[in-house]
Amino acid sequence: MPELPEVETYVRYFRSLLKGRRIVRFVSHWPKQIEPDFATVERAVTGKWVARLHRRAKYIVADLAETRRGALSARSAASGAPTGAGHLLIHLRMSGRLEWSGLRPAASSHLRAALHLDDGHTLWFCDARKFGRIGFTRDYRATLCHLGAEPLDRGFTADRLSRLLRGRERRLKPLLLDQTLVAGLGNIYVDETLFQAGLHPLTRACDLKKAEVRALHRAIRAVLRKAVALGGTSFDWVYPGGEMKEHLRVYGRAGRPCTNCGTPIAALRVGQRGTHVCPRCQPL
DNA sequence: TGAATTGTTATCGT
DNA sequence: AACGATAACAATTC
Repeated sequence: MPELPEVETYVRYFRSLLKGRRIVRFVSHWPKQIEPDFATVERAVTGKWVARLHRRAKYIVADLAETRRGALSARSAASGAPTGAGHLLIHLRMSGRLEWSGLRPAASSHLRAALHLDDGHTLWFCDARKFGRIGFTRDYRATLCHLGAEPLDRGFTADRLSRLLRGRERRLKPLLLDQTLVAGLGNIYVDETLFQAGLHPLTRACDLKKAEVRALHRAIRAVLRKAVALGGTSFDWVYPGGEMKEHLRVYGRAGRPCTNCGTPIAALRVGQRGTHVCPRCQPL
């Protein structure tokens, strides 16, 4: 369940290791995960340099350059401008994981793909459920244009959120999970955000008062920032690091007392998703 | 053994 | 037409 904070943690960790490196070989053990197909991606990335590693929503984006010079130039490092050699995209979906170099991950770690680099190091892509995706695109902005607002960007203001909610009859939970509106939240951080904002997941978006929209906006940013600062939420065999698990208030705490009022946390299903709520702090 | 788990996309109904 | 709800899908773990 890597969501925005976990993906951001990976990007920060791997950025300095990958930047300026040349990809000498690309291997896939499960080609169905490669988009549009293995041969295309292999041809597109082999021999290219990594100019920049960044994140858009839950996607990891590696800007590629044709030359070492291109990878190190200020132009390709500048935010935005797509480099001539296109972009490698990685989405971890449910159970994707990245590991760095050292020994080849054990068979039990579900190794699915590898990016071998010119300095002898390797980026390993592991994924138990094989839902993760690795892709190549000429222009990542076009490929990811369906994604909505980046919640930690400066441009994501309470006004912007208010406009997104205006006239929406949808419940808050499915709405916040919709990546075309706000991009990066998943099941864990939506539940945590709604608790922090004191809002019930079944509340209709259009029913929010101004102050509630502001509270929701503040909660989205506070929860995500805290999770990023703590390196994300560790999740048994899926995501190793991260201290955020010790700070979750509702997710995975069904039946245990609310840290705020002592009422047992309730578990319900909203839009086929496991949902956690404090019935007292988040009244409907 | 089968229920639970996820983000994304396609499809159906209003 | 736009929106919302729902199902299907990828595959594995416990």
